[in-house]
Amino acid sequence: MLDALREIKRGADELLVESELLDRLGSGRPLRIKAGFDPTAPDLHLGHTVLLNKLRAFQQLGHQVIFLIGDFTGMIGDPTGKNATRPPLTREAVADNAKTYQEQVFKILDPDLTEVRFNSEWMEGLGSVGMIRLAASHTVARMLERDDFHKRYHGQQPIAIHEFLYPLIQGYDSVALKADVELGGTDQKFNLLMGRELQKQHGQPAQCVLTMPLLEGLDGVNKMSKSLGNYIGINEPPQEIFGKLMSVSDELMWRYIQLLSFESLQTIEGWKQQVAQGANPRNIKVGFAQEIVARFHGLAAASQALSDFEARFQRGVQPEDMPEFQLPAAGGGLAVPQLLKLAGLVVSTSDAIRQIAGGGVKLDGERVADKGVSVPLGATVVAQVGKRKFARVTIV
RNA sequence: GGUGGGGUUCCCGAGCGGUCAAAGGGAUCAGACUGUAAAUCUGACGGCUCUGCCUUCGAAGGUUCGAAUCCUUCCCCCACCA
Repeated sequence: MLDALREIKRGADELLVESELLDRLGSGRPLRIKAGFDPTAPDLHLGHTVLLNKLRAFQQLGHQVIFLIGDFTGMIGDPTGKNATRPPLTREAVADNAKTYQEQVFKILDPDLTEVRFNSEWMEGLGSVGMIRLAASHTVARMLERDDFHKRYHGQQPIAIHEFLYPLIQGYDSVALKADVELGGTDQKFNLLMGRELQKQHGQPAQCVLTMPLLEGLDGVNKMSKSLGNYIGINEPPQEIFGKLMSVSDELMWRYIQLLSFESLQTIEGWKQQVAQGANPRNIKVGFAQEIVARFHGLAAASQALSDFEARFQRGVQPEDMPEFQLPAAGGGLAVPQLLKLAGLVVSTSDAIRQIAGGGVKLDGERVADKGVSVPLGATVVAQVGKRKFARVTIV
């Protein structure tokens, strides 16, 4: 049981209340583990998987995971962490997103041990009387304790009344599902605790709350998010996932391993010791990157990604797969800056000219020294910008 | 509603009639060094048919040979007061 607790607490930010969880684990029955998902981000990245991994850990310990899709709340828009009111999603968009979501999460979760639920199931039946009763269960003052509401309120920014309903509904979901434990990001703490309150009011034992840290993105500073462009998407090609993981800094690597690897805590501790004794952290990183690629693309893809990577960056071999273009000649040939722009390797011809001047452009492996170079009609060349951007271009 | 201060290139932030595509920092990109790590160093960092041309300094007008800089109107933010 203590082993189970240790596994549950691995990488977690906070567990409330530990003694209560121990009691429940001691009961021997499978616990109901709830995690809610806003159907707004159909493309999952590794940051999202931190929570999913934890759910998986619960499954492996024999517990029942409830994957709750907030289709009803999605129509409100979660105010968490926002300093502005979010536009609500349409019913259709919510349904579409929810579907894409499910397709992706079962790369991590065991479908047989996962109960997928939608909170519209009980929320639509609640009715306006029920909703008002729910709203009556909490005070404005307590709502305003929540950090982001507090800031917005004192920062003279609007808070629409319906935004107060979000935490209440999320809490009520726990009542409806009789959750034993609810998981969420650290930013969800307030909402998770709301579940405890409401369960008590409904005569249920209060759920335990487990918060998971937000995974930093590739920059190591901001949390991983698509809009910041510092993410690794689980649907990205194996080579991309591998390459991006290899570019993670050594310090950040340990954080990624802690939150993303399925290796045992002992194994990870062993790695740290190896590095402390002088082993090259790169080798650990390779192993970890393979684990992650294998998780989403299979073992074969993982070893392929590694050999591609080594060929490309250690031996300088051009990749097999690259985008191909047929570009029209202009007066007997095509000037390199145009070519790079049309092939999408640079954002503008000005950028292309700068890259050439900076020595970052190669054609068939040969550095281009002069922006006036052009590729003749009929020729096929491999154009390269920097270390990772390639395209095969034929001039027609 | 009142008073004061602002809106500058991805972000922060200088500039306050010409020498401004606009200092400095951050982010980013490329080069060197490496383990496609970090750190460090170098360069670039609005667009184009690129020794030149075009578009940018909240928006629209105006003054001027010339405006990010001055004037008018409008929009939006922030602080304090109510």
